[in-house]
Amino acid sequence: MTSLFDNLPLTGALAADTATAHSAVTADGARLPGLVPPREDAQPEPVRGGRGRDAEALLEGLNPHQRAAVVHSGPPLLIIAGAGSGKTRVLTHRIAYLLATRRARPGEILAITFTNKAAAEMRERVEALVGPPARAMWVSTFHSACVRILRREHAVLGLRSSFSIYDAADSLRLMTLVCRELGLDPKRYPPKAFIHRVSDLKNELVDPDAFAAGVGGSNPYEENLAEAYRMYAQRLRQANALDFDDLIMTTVNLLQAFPAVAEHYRRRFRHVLVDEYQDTNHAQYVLVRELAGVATQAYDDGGDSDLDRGPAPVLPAELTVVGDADQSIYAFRGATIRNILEFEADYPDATTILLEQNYRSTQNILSAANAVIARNPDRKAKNLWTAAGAGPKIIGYVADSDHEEARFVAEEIDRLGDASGVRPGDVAVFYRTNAQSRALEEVLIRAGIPYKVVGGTRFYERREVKDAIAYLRAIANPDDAVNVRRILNVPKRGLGERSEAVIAAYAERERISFGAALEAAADVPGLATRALGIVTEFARLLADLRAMAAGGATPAEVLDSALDRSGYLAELRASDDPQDATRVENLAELHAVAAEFSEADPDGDLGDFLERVALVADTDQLPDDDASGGVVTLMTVHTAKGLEFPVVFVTGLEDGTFPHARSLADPAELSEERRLAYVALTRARERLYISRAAVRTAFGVPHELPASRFLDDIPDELLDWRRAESSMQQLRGSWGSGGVGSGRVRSGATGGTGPRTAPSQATGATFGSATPRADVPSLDVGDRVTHDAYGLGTVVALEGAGSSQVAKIDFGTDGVKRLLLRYSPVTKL
DNA sequence: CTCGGGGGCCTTTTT
DNA sequence: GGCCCCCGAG
Repeated sequence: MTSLFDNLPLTGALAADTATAHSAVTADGARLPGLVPPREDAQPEPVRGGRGRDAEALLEGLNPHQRAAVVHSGPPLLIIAGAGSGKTRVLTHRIAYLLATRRARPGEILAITFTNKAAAEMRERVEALVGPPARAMWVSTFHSACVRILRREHAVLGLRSSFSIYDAADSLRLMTLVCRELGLDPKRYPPKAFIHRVSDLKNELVDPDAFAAGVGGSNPYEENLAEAYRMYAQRLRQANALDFDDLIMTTVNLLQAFPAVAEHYRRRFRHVLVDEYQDTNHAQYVLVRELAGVATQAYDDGGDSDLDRGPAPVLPAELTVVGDADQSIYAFRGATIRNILEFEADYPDATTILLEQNYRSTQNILSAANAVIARNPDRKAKNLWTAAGAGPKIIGYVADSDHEEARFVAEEIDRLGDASGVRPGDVAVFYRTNAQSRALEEVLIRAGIPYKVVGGTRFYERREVKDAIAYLRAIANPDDAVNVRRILNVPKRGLGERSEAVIAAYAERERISFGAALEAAADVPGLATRALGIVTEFARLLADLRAMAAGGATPAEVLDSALDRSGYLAELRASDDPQDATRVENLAELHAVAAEFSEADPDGDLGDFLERVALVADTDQLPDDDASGGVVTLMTVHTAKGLEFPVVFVTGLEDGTFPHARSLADPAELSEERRLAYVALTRARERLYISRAAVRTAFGVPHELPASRFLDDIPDELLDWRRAESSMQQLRGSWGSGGVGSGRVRSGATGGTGPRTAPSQATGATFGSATPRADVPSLDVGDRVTHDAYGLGTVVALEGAGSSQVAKIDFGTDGVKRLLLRYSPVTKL
């Protein structure tokens, strides 16, 4: 699966716009997801042995445990697959084996993966093994599978098939509208917090009524939340829209409320396979049970339907789940590790197979990862081993600043290329938070190393792309209030908040959708004549575009027309803001994506296109292997899950960065950070680098951060410190022992305090919450000082006093800096 | 109604 | 350092 954009060069914006490196990189078309239309169920074709293989050949080269997992038959199967243990191979071979032995027809297989990218890969690999008939399989994410089911069964639920799917930003916007309407103070009741709670509730399958019933009368916060949840759900329904959590929850509701529907899918999917089971949430857990037909309770459909044909019992499907509790890193979005830990309790006759041999990494890398994860309490013991050799030691580096850290990474990539023939495409750089990519990008650009950022500000989250999509959504689904309102005055037509409010109020009163109210603008009281004219014209624009879409125009054509006739494109073109030029490019790329979609699937209509756009994340556009040497991949550790690279840099190993400051207080969250570190380390095949910065700039303010506690857990003998101390530490050390500047470089073998910073008052400090240093140094002009990043300097001027005092300090070659003393790592000499 | 400037807040991580 | 919201002026 290649995208049209795969080989586009970086645009000029990348070089020109370093100040907004995130957006600039996004302008690189190579990051666009290639949209490939869904493969609708094909007629089951007989499975041939594909390439002449017979079933037995599928077992070649597998170890006994893997083999057992592939051939297993009957009771539910739990595969505990350690990092790098070949679980993807096992899963694909298992599916191929089921097909080759005719235990399953392709149409009977439902395989759930974590990302669309993983789904596409799995499909390709199975097809490579057994041939193209495999296309009748359903291989997709939970969300895509649910959308397919919901689109088929929409009528049962009273949904129109054109329903919109709201992403996180859409949902937040809707919640914001709801909270405003309820008159809630956004300070005390932030919509963001509400939407998060609502998401949790939906993951727990708690509907607004049930939640309201459980809220006592004494807690205003919870009461307001209950009210907001109710109205939010109602608004979604009115808009004929589902948010991301609804996709799962509604599907579960569908299966539970309509036994005939459930039975249909149970008859169909005789084999259900779920990858990354440790990251499923409760709703997904229930969904799996429903689909696999292992229900334990009798369902009541209210006795109303003729759908209920008195189901004959359907035998449960064969259920296979694969996962690794040590790699559970999505608790923050509702994933519950219990699902995998309790699998044997949930399915008493389950078989469990452990895959503990690692085929990915060298022993040094594995030992380090094992040492880190071993410190997690309440963990089922598991020890990965490898037959590969020890490999090179892990290389550590302590930089003075985040910028210096980036410089080390860039230099090392360069050096590896010269010395060991490592190609950029072999290298990945990981970090805990997206914001950390900035320093890395700046340095890599300057060093001329080609790179790609995966994640971060996504293409589909860019304002102009969202605007364009909003037009398409508004066209496809007239009731989609959020999106109609988004574009009501975009581009500026002279319709303000007041007009919008009047129309919204009218819609509310007449119990019609916002879109319908636009059509009836003439009847809306209080709408100024001028506004009426504008609204009428806008309504006509939408109506024309809808007619166009209904008349069989392709999504690309509709998009074209919408951007043109709305004047959106003209406004961008007329602007002299260089950012707007990038926006035009992005829209051109969106157009190309739409065109490609139609090319691949001539029957795909606007709704199909929007469905793809809603569900395809940018992370699905991970770098493909390519022969040209590829590019360095930058991404968060979360995004790195499931991937592997010959060379891996894990950066920002500081307490407060990784583990993240927000997790330090909570043991459960700290455990998740540790699992995250485990995931990071185990991505490396041959070479692993770990680094930290003594001073990291967050929110424009430098902070001194101690070494990550995870560094302490890695045995010394696995590590080769290229630089074990910051300049500051070297300086401090030299005061004690004499001998200026002879810092402990490459001193990994010495025992003593090791690489970790001597604990300072900064330990556990949360950056970002304005935590000033307690000891603001009192300085005078002429004082000699030392700064963690800039080194020695002389105070040349002072402004203000006390906690707001700013000093101008001359650092010689580093120049004169203005520093807010309260936040600066400055020490008086 | 739009635009520009100032202030407050922010950052986990994402299907 | 950057984004978003609010406010006041045109």
